[in-house]
Order: sequence, then C-alpha cells, then structure tokens
Amino acid sequence: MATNTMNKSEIKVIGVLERVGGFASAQELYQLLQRGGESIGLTTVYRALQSLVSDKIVDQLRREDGEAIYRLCGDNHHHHLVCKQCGSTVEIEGSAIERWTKSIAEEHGFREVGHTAEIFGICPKC
Amino acid sequence: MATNTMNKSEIKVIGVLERVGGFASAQELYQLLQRGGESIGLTTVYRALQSLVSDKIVDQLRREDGEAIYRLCGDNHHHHLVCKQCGSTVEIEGSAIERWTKSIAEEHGFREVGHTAEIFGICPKC
DNA sequence: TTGAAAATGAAAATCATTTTCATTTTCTGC
DNA sequence: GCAGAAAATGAAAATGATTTTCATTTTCAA
Ligand SMILES: [Zn+2]
Ligand SMILES: [Zn+2]
Ligand SMILES: [Zn+2]
Ligand SMILES: [Zn+2]
Repeated sequence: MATNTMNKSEIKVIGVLERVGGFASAQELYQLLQRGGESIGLTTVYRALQSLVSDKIVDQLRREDGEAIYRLCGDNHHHHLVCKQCGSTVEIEGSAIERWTKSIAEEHGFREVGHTAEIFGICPKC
Repeated sequence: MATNTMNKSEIKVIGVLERVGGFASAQELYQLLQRGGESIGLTTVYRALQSLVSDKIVDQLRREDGEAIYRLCGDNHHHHLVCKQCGSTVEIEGSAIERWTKSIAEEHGFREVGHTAEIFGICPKC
C-alpha cells in the first residue's frame, strides 16, 4: 500500500527530481542537493531512492554504461534520437512505441511494464 | 569494415558464447572458460568482448542490476521482454518498432540509424 | 634473426552502490 | 516534560564489476 509515511530525505529527493524534470543518477541528484544547500548524505540519497522505487513513486532504469538513473513516475515520458558523432539529441514523442510496448506485454501476460528505447544515428549536420 | 583479423582470445570468447547460446556476463564467460580448461585472463575476456562489441559481432546489454551481458549477434534482429523478477526473457519480433525507428530518423534527416528497445515487467509466473 | 607492434594478465585503480555501525532525531507511553 | 524504543542519518569501510597500468610474452614482417 501507499500508506507509508514519507521522511524528510525522501521529500528532498522528490523535490530535486521535480526540478530535474527527467532522469538523473543518484550521484547527480546528490550533487544537485549539495549545491542547493541541502544537508544530506550520499547514503541517504541512495536509501531514499530505493524506498521511492519500491513504493513506485520513482522509476529506475539503466544508462548504457550501467549506472542507475531515476525519475518521478508520471514525468512526461519520451525517447531520444541521438547523434553518435556530435551527441546532439532530439526528444521524441513516442505514442507508437507506447502502444507497441503495451500490446506486447499484454500478449505475454506481463504486468508493471516499462521500457527503454533510443534511436541513434548521424545527424544532418555531421 | 570487418576486415580486421580476430585474435586467439576473441576466438575463445566466441566459442564459449556459441556454447552458451544466449546472454552471459563477462564474469560468467570467464568462469566457463576456466572450467573448460582454457587459459585466459579476466582482463583479456573483457578486452575481447569490447573488441567484438565494437566490431558488431557481439551484442551488449544490461541486466536489471547493471551488469553487462553479451551474446553473439544473431542474424535476426530482435528485442526483448524481460522479467525483472526472475530474469526470464522473451524474444520479440519488432517490425512495428523497426518502422517507427526508420520514420523518426528520416523525419529528422538522420542516417546510419540504429536503435535499442527493451521491455521489462513482471512475468505471469512471478 | 631481430626489432617493433600486438597481445596478455596480474595487480592496482576506479567508481557506483551497499553495508556497517555509532550517533542523532523522532516518536510513544507515562 | 521524560525515558526508552524505534527510525533515520551519514562517515567510513566493504563490495563487485570494469578499466587501467605496466612489465612480460608472443607474433610477424623485414
Ligand atoms: Zn551530429
Ligand atoms: Zn516510451
Ligand atoms: Zn518472472
Ligand atoms: Zn529493432
């Protein structure tokens, strides 16, 4: 249930995730909190994130390099088109992929479904 | 081009990947090679995998816990539906996503386009 | 044969994440 | 308010995958 209380650290972490408005790693969130003058330890950031993930308030997934990244559930979800040469990025509205995900998952009886999708290539400038 | 030569270690790693027939981590592959009596160091396994990945002979992706896993690139391109609980994996035929990728990329003038897409959730058994 | 280039692997370094543990804060019943 | 229990906190140590260093060995072309 979501009957659990939320402690101070969890509130701070949610706050910074709101400001970020997308994905960020634990280390990044920790830095942002520090810079914002918040007094909070790295360990506590990790613990707050674990707790928020298991309460389904935050989504967790992985960067290419394996680092965990987090975002508030219900942030406006989108994907990216990235240039492998210059790194420039376009945000993609992906309703087609959202439907695809949902239908595949249903077809196989999966629940609590999430997904990742990135497109990469070489941009017109490069 | 794929004109590069392949060294002994890379051949050993390909061999064990063939035997495995699916995904395995670097550490697992190293263990398997050891048990199989092959003399090869962990560092070399990592290096061989890096090289094979960059030559597009091996696919790399991430377990839920962030560990990298590898498998031989099959001729048939597909995606995965993975259970975050038990790790069981379903291979997905993704013509819808292939079209989506292509149309988005064209729309933005990108070339040499690739993509990643994974769906994860909790399987019926779990 | 010989010297340069490539490959190898043990050990050390990195780096995200988790665990430990002693301290501090919050809560509960009186 | 007050004592003691429970929860939260964070510094430091531990963990574990991966990368880097570096000295040694192997390969290969001239
Ligand atoms: Zn570009
Ligand atoms: Zn999506
Ligand atoms: Zn499962
Ligand atoms: Zn595809």
